[in-house]
Amino acid sequence: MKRAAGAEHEILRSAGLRVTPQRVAILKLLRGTRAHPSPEMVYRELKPAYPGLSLNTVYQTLHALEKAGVLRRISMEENVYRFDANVAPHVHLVCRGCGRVDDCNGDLEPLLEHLGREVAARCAWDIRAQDSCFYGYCPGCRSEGKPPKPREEV
Amino acid sequence: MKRAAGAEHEILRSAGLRVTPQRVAILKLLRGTRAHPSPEMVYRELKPAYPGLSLNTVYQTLHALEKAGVLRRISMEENVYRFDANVAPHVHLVCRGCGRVDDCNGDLEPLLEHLGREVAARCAWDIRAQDSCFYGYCPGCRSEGKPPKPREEV
DNA sequence: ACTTGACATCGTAGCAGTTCCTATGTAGTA
DNA sequence: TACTACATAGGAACTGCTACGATGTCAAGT
Ligand SMILES: [Mn+2]
Ligand SMILES: [Mn+2]
Ligand SMILES: [Zn+2]
Ligand SMILES: [Zn+2]
Repeated sequence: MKRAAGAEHEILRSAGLRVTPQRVAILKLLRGTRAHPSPEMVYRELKPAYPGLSLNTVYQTLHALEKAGVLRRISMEENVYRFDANVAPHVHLVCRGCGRVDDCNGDLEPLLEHLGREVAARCAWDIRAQDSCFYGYCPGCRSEGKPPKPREEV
Repeated sequence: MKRAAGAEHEILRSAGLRVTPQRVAILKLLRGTRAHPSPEMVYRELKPAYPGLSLNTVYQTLHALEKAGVLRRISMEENVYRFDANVAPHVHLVCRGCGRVDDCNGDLEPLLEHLGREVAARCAWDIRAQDSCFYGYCPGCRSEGKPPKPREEV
């Protein structure tokens, strides 16, 4: 293999997108985090190093990268977009206390794919994407004395 | 069993909520539809029969019923709330063409519960709810010549 | 290296969905 | 029937996202 630096450059090029400092920075940030940042979070994170950066550019770049399949957009109860550079099948955990979004570790891909096949077999839809989110309280928020209510919906 | 009429009345009472015409109407609508309506849809649907109805009341009622566990709120790519009186485990299908939200028929509950157990076993979170959405094109939109792209994310 | 055109960025204005505020109204209890 | 805590209506305010137009810049081709 060759250099690791410049990976973002190549990803952008092979997606048919021009390489700009903003896009490289945004993509690098996404590929280097597990926080599933929202557009605002991306903006706040990069603004110090790129004072000229526009929030609008963040939105446009995230859109372009999503359309190219480099990123995926996930939706949750807060009605705020969050982005993920990991486009492989995995489950998301969303904390109702602090809002953090984690990946669920452990190989659940077989289960997710099985579920996908079952759904595709049961409906006449043209399925393009699938999203499994679990809501609750992360270890940090749980220890802060959140009410231990019973299980609700599924 | 007793009467079917007045079911909404009893549901509201046992949820500790006052019974008002607005609440009965909203709950009855939700319990009688499979469209997973948004607050706006509920409002537009009921406004003719209840000219004095306020959109704000729709929001507040939906919130109260969600908090009581009578309704569940589902989130999807459009960043618009949609509500469901069916709080039992089931998969949702979301059309990227027309925006409709369907339930996936066929008993997938065992699979969903299995997935839930696996997730709970793999993380230290206090899980309270779970949501599985599939995105694509419904039969109607599919026949209108949508582009047949390959499968993407999971 | 220079030119050049298509594409990207920026700032701002606009929009839609949701929440906040408060005066008025009403359900449920005694 | 009277009272009070809770619910409603209307509108203002807020938020995240998108549209628009002027300016800037990447990269292909000379
Ligand atoms: Mn993820
Ligand atoms: Mn449903
Ligand atoms: Zn938390
Ligand atoms: Zn459709």
